[in-house]
Amino acid sequence: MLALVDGNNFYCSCERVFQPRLKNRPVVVLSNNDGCAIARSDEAKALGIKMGTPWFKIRHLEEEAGLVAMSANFALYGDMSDRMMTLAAGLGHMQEVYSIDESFIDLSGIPGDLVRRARIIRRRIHQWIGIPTCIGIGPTKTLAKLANAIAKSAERKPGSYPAHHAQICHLGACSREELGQLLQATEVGDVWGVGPRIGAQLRAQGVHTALDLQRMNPAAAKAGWSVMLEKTVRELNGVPCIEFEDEPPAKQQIACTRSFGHPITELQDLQEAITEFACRAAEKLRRQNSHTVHIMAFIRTSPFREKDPQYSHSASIPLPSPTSDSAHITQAASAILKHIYRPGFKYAKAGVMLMDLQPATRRQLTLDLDAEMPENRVRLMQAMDEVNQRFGRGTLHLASAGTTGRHRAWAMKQERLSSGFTTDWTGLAVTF
DNA sequence: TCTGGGGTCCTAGGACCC
DNA sequence: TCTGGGGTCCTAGGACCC
Repeated sequence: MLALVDGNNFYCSCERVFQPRLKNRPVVVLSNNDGCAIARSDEAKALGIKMGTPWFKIRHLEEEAGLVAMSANFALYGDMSDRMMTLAAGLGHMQEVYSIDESFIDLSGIPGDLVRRARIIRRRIHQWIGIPTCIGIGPTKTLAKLANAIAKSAERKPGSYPAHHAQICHLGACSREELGQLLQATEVGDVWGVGPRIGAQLRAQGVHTALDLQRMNPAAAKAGWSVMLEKTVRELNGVPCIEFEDEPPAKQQIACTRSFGHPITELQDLQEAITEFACRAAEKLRRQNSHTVHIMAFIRTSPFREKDPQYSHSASIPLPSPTSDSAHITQAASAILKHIYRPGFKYAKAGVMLMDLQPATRRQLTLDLDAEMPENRVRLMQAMDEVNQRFGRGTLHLASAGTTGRHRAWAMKQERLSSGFTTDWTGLAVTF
């Protein structure tokens, strides 16, 4: 048996922990650049605000409905997530952290009443961290996901499902009949793994509910769609097909991409942005102890500014040898930028991607008489990471990322950022 | 004026090999 | 008249997830 512990409206809930004035009010958290809504409180959902709605389209609700918008504070959410995950892990003996606000817990062999156990953990997370959660339990990941969705719906929309499933729903404890009824009350598009595209195709074939999908022939699911959907059908029938991943596998690619706070036109500004993205990506790369051998960079104008001339281009180059050195990676990204840059456009976004990652322990020997001592470079990067870890991001950086004093034309817009309540001494909450 | 960022997996088709 | 069969690897694009 598996559980899925999931924070409700996670980013909004994190903001509410330290700003009680936000309770019982419609709240949204905005993406980078205060672009669009990426998290909504129940009250905001009730106003009809959809995931991903641009802020300028709902801004009028500030006045009209008391809507509060916050800039995304990912440092805070990451820290709150760590705390929540630690407590959630107590539910069973293995945990898979699936996203910033969700983790699967392996409950196999856990004796006693699982619902009671889940209730204790849920209460503890709420009491110690302040984050409300829902817990879904089922024999497969897909069913645990579904149970979680039912637990949330039953809480938020009374009448959608039987009230006793609110907050905690254990599908493994349901009778066959009851499971059938719950599946029938669930739209096929709400099943994990069924997106808008496949959902529409399924409905066109008369498959409207999770129950219809459960009863589908797995072979037909594979023939008509893919092995993915076949697995989903089997999982709905209680046959585990998606593995539990105790520890996260190393990433196969690492990206750092950003939209700019304002459109920029100059090569030097792009150069600074690309340098910063390359360095951040390199940092992530070193954190997972990998090397990259292939670098891609892109720049683009905004597709939403339809009247502006549009330009979007990317290129990639292989590196002479695997590396995680910020300077080498930046050099390559910078060379790509010079190659693809065209003057006369208003650039809105750029990014760097590191591909073909491999373990840093695999070493390719080359005969390069001009090469610097590689151990020295490794030590330099370690020192840089340690300094930045201790004194804050950007304390040590490459000069091409821009020097202090020079205006960062491409800086992100964050007009409604909350403090680093748990991540920064100067951001501690002092009064409530 | 104003529209996010970061991932994974699968599939089909082409190139290439013997 | 009649021109094989089987396999791998790579890539681009599509779909999904949060």
